[in-house]
Amino acid sequence: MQEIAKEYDHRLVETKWIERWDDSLYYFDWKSDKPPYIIDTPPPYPTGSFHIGNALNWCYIDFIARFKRMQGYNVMFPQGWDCHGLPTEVKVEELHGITKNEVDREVFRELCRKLTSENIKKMRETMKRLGLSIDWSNEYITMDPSYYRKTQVSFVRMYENGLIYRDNHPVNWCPRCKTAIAFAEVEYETRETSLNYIHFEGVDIATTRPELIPACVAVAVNPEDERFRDLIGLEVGVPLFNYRVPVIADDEVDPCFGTGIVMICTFGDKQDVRWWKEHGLPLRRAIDRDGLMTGIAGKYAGMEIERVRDAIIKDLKEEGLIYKEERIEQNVGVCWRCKTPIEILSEKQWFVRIEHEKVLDAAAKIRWHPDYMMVRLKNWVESMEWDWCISRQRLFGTPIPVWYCKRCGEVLVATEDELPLDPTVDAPKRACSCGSLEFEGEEDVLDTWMDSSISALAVGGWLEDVFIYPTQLRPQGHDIIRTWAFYTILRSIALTGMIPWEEIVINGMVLGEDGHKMSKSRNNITAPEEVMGKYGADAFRQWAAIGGSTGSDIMFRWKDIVAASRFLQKLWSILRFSLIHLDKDKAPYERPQKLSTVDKWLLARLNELIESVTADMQSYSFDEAMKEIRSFAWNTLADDYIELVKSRLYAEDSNGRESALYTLYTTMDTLSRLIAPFMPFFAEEMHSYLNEGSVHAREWPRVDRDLLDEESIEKGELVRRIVEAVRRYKSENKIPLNAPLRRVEIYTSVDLDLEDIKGALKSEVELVNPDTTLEMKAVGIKPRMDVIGPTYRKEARKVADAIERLDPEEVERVISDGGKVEIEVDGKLISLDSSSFEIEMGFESRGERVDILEVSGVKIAVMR
RNA sequence: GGGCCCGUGGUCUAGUCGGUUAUGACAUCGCCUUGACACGGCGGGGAUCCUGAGUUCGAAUCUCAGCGGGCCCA
Repeated sequence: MQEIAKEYDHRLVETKWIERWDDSLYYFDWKSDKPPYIIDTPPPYPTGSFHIGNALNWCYIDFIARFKRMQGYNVMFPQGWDCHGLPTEVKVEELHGITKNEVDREVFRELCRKLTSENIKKMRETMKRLGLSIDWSNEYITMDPSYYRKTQVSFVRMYENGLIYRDNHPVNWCPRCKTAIAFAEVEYETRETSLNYIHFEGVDIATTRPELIPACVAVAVNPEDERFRDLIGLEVGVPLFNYRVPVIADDEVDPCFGTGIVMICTFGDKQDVRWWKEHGLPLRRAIDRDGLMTGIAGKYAGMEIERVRDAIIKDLKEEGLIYKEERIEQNVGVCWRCKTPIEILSEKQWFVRIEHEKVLDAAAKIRWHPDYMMVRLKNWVESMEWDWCISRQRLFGTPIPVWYCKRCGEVLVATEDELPLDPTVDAPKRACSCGSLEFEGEEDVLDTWMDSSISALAVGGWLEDVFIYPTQLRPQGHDIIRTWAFYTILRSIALTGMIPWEEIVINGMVLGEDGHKMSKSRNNITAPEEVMGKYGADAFRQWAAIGGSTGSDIMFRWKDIVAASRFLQKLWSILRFSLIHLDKDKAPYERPQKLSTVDKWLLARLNELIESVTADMQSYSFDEAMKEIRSFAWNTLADDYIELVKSRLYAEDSNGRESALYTLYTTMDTLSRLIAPFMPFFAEEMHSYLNEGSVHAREWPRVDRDLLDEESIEKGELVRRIVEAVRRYKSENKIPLNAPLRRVEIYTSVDLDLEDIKGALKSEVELVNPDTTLEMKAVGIKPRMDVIGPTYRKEARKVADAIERLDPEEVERVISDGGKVEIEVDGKLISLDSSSFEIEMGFESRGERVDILEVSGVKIAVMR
């Protein structure tokens, strides 16, 4: 007998195991014979705090990792850090009160690296506190040379295969950040703006961007538009700038918008780019990299966009060229980081070629959970019109390993053996084909997705001695399907011709208690640390599992956390009870020759649980798995089984006791393993009282088909339901639950073992042949007020009282003989038929009054 | 404007390739301090399965339309 505290102290238990656990238990074995199970963990951006959305994602990963490990896989749950990016640059500028151009490039980068390292350290703490079984021997940090060498190699190889090129091409440009950005970095906001109706020479157009008039290269009309059919092919004059542009026809022009004639400039929006390409229009570059007007804008040259807008509108008005203005709502593309409206500029940049079909083919070979998530990727890929711009005009990023010859301008791309390198520091070890040895290093760096989109390759051991590929699983949120999932598939196909992962499991976003996605601006954030501090990691993890089905957005709710912590207390009480009877030193308990009915029933239920939880884990239905475990432990084990076998467990030295001990031990040991993926701390604590070693090194329970027999389930279920029915009977009749009944008779031919029923009911219980007929007898008579009331009005009360005074047996005899019952009220005789009352029938057994209950077609007679 | 998802007791949620009495949690009401648990036990009440039409012997589930919400994108 092992005494344990009455209350479960999550703080004590979780702290203890964090200290004791040996991380090497979770190391991937590169030389193992076991089947590999490699997880391509998302590398988070090191902001310094591991938020609840990450935590949900990582809980899912940990459930899978622990489950697969127990199932005998060689599991790798690595951890990466996606370091590069603008937020860190901005933060460093803020912290040190500098701008990046004020200090030396290398000094600035060092500050970024330092901040990143500090942030990683903080986030690791939260991850450890959560009880994640991360393989820290396979951690990667994208800013480390060992990692960005791989990024650079991937660049070189894709360049050599013609999949990366440098060209003039329209790019999304943030004038504030002064860098090109990818579509994935463009956000859209609805803003109000004015639509200006302007007289061009010959036509009237409407535009929201009058500042782009100097970039106008054509005007367009819809070919179906009768009003302008004759204009097509002619030239019209551009106001203020005095040059002429053609009128072209295109189906995409909406005749209902503005005047039905639109101005095409290079570039106002994406549609301009399409028209520009399609119609082979010239390029007029009116805005430069700094967001200032170029020489082409004449007297407006050097002015900022907003100011030139006002100036042009003013000048047009003075000349009477604006004849109407309308306020309209417009969706404006803005920089995801600083919310500045983006411009589309034609820039010489580096691009990755997008091969739509190859990406889609690969995506179709991956198993998606839930499956409809693939549709999101498909729609995204199909809507992509431009290649992926991968150069960024930033400092903290993986250097693009390229030089330009100062004499002839030729591009010299580094060779793999030169990597890693920074072309602004390192010079090439060879001459240009023109013979020159003087080069200028590329100053731009790579988009950070170039780093993180080779995560699958990196964790699989690409460019190392052992390369295991594809990986088995990518777990990630649905918000980054169009970025991380897409880029990873693209790169994996480009670099290896293989898919990056066999399966992808998608998690939803975490919503705050107000039902909206958690965000700083909504002020509805809850930090995982706060939850774990109050209720522990095991409670937090249960919320993650049970909050909703995988893939759907789930709401954070404190009451779910409280419910989870109550479950821990319940399990603890069950353990506490078990330990009164079980002894670790006597384990393993032998299975006795004969198991009692209720024991066989519990073991069958346990095996059903193993079967369904295993299936749930395999289909990522963590919510279902947790619910089944909770329901089993709380209802089946605690409320039903333990109550049924208590008397046997306390009885001394009987076969029945041995059978119960074996059953209880087996169940508790199995349960500790089933909860291990979800509640690693509690599971370990529980296991430590039952068995040697770590529960996380145990095997996942297997279904024992011999114990899954229908007969045991039916018999046990009958016992359970009989006890339940008698309890309900007591409750309904206000009899205290522990008060004994004089006798309980069960009318069945099923050979039931009565010991547990007797123990649970604390009453004499007998089996009776079901053919025995019970004597029926009228025991009560109840007036029907709905009939008596309308008939006798004021006298109804008296009539009712008189009916109740009648002898039920007498009434029953009269009525069944077809007669009427006579009563006397205030001296008057009243004769009643059977519609005025109900006769209650009761039963008698051996001359004693009994109540009859029925479960599953079996009658139970109860004698009070 | 497009795509995807969702709409189930007071609240949140499971179930959705058609089939008895619709799952669970929290809340609520009544009874009970029964040899581990009052953070507990036993029992109860509570649902137009968003609306309408269609398919069908049968619809929460399939189809169409509408209304409402969310996410991603243009």
